[in-house]
Amino acid sequence: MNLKAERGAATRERVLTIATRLFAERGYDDTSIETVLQESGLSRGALYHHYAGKEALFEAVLEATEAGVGAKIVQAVRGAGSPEAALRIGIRTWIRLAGDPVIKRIVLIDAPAVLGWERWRALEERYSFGMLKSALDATGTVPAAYLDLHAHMLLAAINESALLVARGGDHATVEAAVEEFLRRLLRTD
Amino acid sequence: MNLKAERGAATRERVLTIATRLFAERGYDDTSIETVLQESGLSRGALYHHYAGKEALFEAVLEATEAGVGAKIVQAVRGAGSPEAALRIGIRTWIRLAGDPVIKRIVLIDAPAVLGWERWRALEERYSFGMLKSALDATGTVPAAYLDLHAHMLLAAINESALLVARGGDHATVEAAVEEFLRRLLRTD
DNA sequence: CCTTTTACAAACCGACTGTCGGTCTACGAA
DNA sequence: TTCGTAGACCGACAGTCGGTTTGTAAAAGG
Repeated sequence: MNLKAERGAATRERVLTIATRLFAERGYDDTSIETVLQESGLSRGALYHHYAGKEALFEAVLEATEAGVGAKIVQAVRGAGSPEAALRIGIRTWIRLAGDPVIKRIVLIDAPAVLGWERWRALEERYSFGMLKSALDATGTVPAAYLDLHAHMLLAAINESALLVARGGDHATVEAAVEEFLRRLLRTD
Repeated sequence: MNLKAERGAATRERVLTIATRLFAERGYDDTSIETVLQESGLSRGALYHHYAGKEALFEAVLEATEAGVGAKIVQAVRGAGSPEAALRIGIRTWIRLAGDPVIKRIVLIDAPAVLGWERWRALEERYSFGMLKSALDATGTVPAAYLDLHAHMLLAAINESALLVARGGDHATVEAAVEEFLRRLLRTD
């Protein structure tokens, strides 16, 4: 059981790559399974053998994308001097990554609508939100009672600014504004 | 040109009401035009006479919903003592309104995916965002260079907390957390 | 009174998603 | 080596849905 399993895995990955591109370029609704089949040269039956349906395919794409982003952020943060520094570096990295139309469209725009907010949130918990929350906690500037909520709000604010960059906003200005936003939030007096 | 115009307007409003309910209950994708036709007792031709398509129908629903929300917030804010007070009252009102599943699903979840982020943002500019930005400006606590960006981030943060309330989060806790979030943001020293 | 415009109806079209019976081939046991 | 099984893959088909087109009745307007 090796050649078969490998072939299957290769097929899944091929479909995943193509679907990722299409979902990012046209959005979920305007991407037809038909097109995925054509571009991958696969048959209907084969695709539905590997993925339960269009929604499941999207979820797989989303999962892979989030995992990639998570890995890059972890790498960027590695070796940060302080919790605050880690937070800043992580946020800046995330904003830059979200400038990628693939991430913008799939993760930030379509995901909540396609999966429903509940499932989307559960998935976020395992990736960006989870990381942000622990990083925020480590700074020790947010009361425990508000940690979860403030982490949510901060992530939403960051994602919004990432979308603004992706839309063509000036990189430097946005990052400076986010820095200031963060500075005000973390300040204890 | 009176009897006919009235009939048309009445039909449009009837469809709008039914469509609003369906979009809120099932989401955009899982709401079929077919269902709207059945529940309204209208024919295909009639619906497409009044609305250019499914997306246009959704946009009309969204527009009406946002207008309603805007009016309620304006009313709530009326007579606030200071810019800060107006900001706080407006935000609290918005959070409570967004607890309504209709608003949650239509305005916050589906709208960006259906209309595309650009058009969604343009529409928001005319409603919640526009109001928030001018209210924030009036407090005089945010440098002009960052006003637009901080207004965006703040709105995103507020919307997120509204979603958390809608999901079943504790009302009072969320509102307290938002108050604290806002307090930190507006603090100048 | 006659033309135009408007509201509405119904048949129809093309595209799409998901299903189902079936084929082929690698793999492991006899 | 043989043979049964399971997983990869195929393609036809059914059902649904969004949107179009053609047609009708009646109100509006000159």
